[in-house]
Amino acid sequence: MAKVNISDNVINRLPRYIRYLDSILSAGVERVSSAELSRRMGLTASQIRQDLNCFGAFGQPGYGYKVSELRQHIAEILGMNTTHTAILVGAGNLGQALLSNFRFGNSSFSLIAVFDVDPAIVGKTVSGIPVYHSDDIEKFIQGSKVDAAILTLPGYVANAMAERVTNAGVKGIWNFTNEELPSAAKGSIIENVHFSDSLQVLSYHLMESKN
Amino acid sequence: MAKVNISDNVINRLPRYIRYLDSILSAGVERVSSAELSRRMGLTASQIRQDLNCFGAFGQPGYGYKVSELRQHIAEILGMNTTHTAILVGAGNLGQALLSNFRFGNSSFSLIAVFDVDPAIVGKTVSGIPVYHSDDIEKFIQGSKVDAAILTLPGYVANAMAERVTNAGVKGIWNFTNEELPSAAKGSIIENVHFSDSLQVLSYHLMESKN
DNA sequence: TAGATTGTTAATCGATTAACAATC
DNA sequence: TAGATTGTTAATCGATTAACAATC
Repeated sequence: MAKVNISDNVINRLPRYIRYLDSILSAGVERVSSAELSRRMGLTASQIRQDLNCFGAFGQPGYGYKVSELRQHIAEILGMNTTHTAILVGAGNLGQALLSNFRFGNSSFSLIAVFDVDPAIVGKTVSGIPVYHSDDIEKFIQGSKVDAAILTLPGYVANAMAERVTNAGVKGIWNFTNEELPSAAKGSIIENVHFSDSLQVLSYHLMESKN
Repeated sequence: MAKVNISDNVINRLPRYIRYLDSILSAGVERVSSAELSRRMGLTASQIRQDLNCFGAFGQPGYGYKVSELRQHIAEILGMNTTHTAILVGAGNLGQALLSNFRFGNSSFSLIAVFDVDPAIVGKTVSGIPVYHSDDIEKFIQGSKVDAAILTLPGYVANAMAERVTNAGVKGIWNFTNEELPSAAKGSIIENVHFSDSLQVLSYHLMESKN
């Protein structure tokens, strides 16, 4: 189904479309034109139509797009109607915050296990998910299908862990450490959430605004 | 100092340069060529030279770049040697995780206050930072210079709060909510950390890898 | 039908890559 | 000096924007 060669720019915009469509959907709007969307989102109508037409023709000439239909199409493209299994590695502050804060139920990911090295937490559950010892992670991955690993562990062990989980068969990594993960790069999919990169970019723009 | 019209693509790569330079710096490497950096980072040497030359000529023909010098230049560009003051709004799980987890000491941001509405936490300190009631946020901003606000509060109050802090004089927002912040857009700088966008992109690539 | 808006091709713009003279 | 590698201009490539015939 997936067409080849769709640029990352396009993919990265899809979640924003979802966000806006959800917002006008909850406001009861049934249909929307690319011109109307472009006004709200600060893109050009042309770009929106180009983006969508990478995946198919979802609109009707002279009418526009059915909001709920379009939303459903994009959700499908993003795999939001598929279930991916995931494990979380590192149940420290950040890991626990993610577990209790992030609505995995609204995502396409099902969290099936947590791993940590702290004896005080191994064997318990966090937000209803069982916590196992990190030593057992390969065994677990080989026993259950695990699509993705969420890395919320200290940076200095991130690379080694990325290598371990990908060697054991995990396909994707959601990387919350401020590390590059080059050793895991062999064909695995890495999505980085680099807090400090983002903060440095904010810092740059603050500087710029002062000039 | 800031030259105009430097593309976001370039700015967004700068933190990565910092990361790699730090890594080879701590390995004791003193000099590096654009070719060597390009191999490590998976960019072209041309692109690296183009990126850097947006800001000045930091290298020596026939020699390359002094790692520590180049690192220092980029840090300067990113405002990492300036101090920005920041407040954090919303001391729930995510806010507290950020407070205890993220090394603000390594950043150019100095966190001077936390705001929340929970009486159980107002008046105390979290990670050494005093917590005030959100009602007093305008008063505080007007009394102290506040460059940026970190939003780690529930999504449904994010827009209203963004508007409040920018009206009170805050210039930048580090937005951890999964909300767009259109109402704060009038001239303020917004850096988004949209967890679910990132996860949806990971989901897309996982789908793609299965095709 | 007339008006609106799509899907899609063509034109433009900007970003990346290649090339090379300058120079350490 | 000869070799290496920069800074920078030119060429290429890709992404965005504009235009418009097709069509609901």
